[in-house]
Amino acid sequence: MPELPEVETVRRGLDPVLTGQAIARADVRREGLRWPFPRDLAGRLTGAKVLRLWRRSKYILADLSTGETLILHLGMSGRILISGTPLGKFHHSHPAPQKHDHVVLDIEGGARVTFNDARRFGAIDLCATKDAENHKLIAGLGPEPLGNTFNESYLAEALQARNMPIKSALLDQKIVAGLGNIYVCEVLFRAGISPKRKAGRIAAGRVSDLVPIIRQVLGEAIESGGSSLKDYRQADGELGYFQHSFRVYGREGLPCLRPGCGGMVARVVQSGRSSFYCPQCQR
DNA sequence: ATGGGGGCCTGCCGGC
DNA sequence: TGCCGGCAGGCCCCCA
Repeated sequence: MPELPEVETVRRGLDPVLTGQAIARADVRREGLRWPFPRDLAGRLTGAKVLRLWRRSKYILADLSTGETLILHLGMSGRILISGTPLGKFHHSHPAPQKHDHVVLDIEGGARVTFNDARRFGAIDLCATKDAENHKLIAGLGPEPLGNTFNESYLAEALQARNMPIKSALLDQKIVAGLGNIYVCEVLFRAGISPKRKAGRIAAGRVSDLVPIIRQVLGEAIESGGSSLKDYRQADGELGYFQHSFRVYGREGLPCLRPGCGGMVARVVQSGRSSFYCPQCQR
């Protein structure tokens, strides 16, 4: 489920629990998720202190005192549960293990971080910290949408002459890293651009508008604590509420929310993913 | 090189 | 109640 705002929210919640702390014990309960786990994952985590917790696109990375970096991806259904912290519901106690709890980290001082992933599209890997940016999963990513290198001229160049629909282009992590199905729908709605329009066929001014709109949608979603991640929220005591701010996503058959539009939200399937949009005001 | 589709997994929900 | 199809916030890989 997680796109950039959800991953960033998870990272922020995890930061005070992990940064500066050592992993006392790692319980690795299966061989892998989408790919096999790296050799001796538990052994390489045990005793390591987390020096820095950062995010690149939808990946969470933990630089360790061992010189290695833990790379984490939540896939579609990955969730992180924090327990045993004063903030949590279960102060200094842990809930019973759940189905699909795959990796459990016991942190020095009593906190516990549990990685749960029903569909197992998630990923965990380790690499040398100095090579993290060049890791196979990271190296090909496009610019961070909230960073400086993502700007109007970059996006114009990236979309120029592209024959694919703008929906697919914005989902392409090589073009911009971190958007997923929900936020692309929301961005295109705010921009008034049809998801079916060819990326290379968007007027320059509208391409330029996309940049601040992308920043705005992601920024608002992060401020709202993302759109879901129930388990994590429960433990942390807070709720993500951006789902209440969706203007088109999931609104098939309902009236368009653009003032005065009067259209009705439609759903089309593009390369296997649902696109929600208003055919009346998104062109 | 580009763009599209299949496939990986489990869970949930609605209809019959 | 059970079964079945469709759907789900991702992304690699293969094919034309």
